[in-house]
Amino acid sequence: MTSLFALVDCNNFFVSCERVFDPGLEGRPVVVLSNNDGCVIARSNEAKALGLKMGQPAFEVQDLIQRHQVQVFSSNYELYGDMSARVVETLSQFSPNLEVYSIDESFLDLGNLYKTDLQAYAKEIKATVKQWLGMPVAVGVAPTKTLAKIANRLSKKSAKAEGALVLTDKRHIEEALKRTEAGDVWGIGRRYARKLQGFGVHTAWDLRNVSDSFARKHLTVVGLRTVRELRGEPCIDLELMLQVKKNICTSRSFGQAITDLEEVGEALTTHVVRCATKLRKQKSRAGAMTVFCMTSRFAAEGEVYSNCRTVYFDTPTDSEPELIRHALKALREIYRPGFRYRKTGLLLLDLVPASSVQLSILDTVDREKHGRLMETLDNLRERFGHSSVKYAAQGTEERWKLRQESLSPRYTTRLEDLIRAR
DNA sequence: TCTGGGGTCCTAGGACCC
DNA sequence: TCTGGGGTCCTAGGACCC
Repeated sequence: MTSLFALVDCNNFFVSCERVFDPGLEGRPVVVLSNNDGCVIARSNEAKALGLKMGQPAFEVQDLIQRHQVQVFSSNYELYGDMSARVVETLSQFSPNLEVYSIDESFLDLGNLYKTDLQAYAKEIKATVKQWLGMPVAVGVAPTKTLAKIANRLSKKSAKAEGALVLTDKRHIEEALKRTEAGDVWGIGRRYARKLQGFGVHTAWDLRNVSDSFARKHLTVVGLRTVRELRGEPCIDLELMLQVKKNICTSRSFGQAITDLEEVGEALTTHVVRCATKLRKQKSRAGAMTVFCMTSRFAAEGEVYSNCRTVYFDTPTDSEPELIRHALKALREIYRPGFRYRKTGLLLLDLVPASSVQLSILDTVDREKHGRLMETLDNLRERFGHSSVKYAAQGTEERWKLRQESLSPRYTTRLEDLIRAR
């Protein structure tokens, strides 16, 4: 074997972030809710044991939460994002080649470390992150990313592995695949799992043994790669560079239903600002924008409405005044009075590098002036916070604001939220 | 009453061209 | 009467991920 990957993922990441700063939560059931305190999106092991499910609506589990005194938190992405960056920094000690796969997972290229004691190395990674940051992680090591995912998963289930499992031995891999359901393989979702069931493919081992043509036919080329990875053939490379996004989306549900066009527009304007900020951060400009607004999907029949409108720009842009103007115009076109809106947002599409924008002779915008304005705003917001400078169109009442009833302090990024010791 | 948000990739099929 | 064949581009929809 020539390749070797480690997948390091943080256990119950959002819950663990809360616990780092409030050790009293150790050993107790804890959950973190999605934006707007809508669904359960992270659970401590104790909360899992109570039967709280991932993605379950919070109101459905109110009783359970009260009865067992489950500690509840609103999402605190400022805290989680910062903790995530610290974990990545710590992990980069262990390999020069690292892919940040998600907020709580990284792949490490262990390239030619076959000669080292991998088990000891995996344990050392785990111990270091725990010691430096108080963050519990699990480590899976294997010759492909897909197998590393499986190793990681099993490391949490096996008492013997204690959160660090190496899968390089052929017989160990076979055993691991036989103990893993096909639907738990990375890249096999609910739909494919059900389809595979119909063909008698139940375990990861069954999936490993299907023919290439079967995989290609029923799971597309993506699934074929997965099957090959299960056999130990690396097909999915490490992505070292932060990928430039091809689309950028910003949307939020409202804390309460909104009926007024003006107010929906205020929320949308705020989303445009956030989205355009992300756009400029990766030095892109957008050639098009889709604006949408909708009621709750769960509203009664006749009260459900959802629509979108796409606008194409003559010249790709990153200018907020321009984007806001187009967004509000599109919103006016799709807004229908009489509905109780729950959500609005936008996608920026057809992104191109800012450096390669072709100027149009029909252009009526003073791009240089807008550019200087955007730079100034970015600097101000960076320094004084995101809402330090606002457009009049964003309004001041913010009745649409998220519900966040149980937000913890931003311990690591706000001076006023620093933890106090006596 | 209350149900998250942000992405990627692939394929099939239609439009269009010569 | 007999109504081609091959290629590209675009989009909507479906699948997946965290």
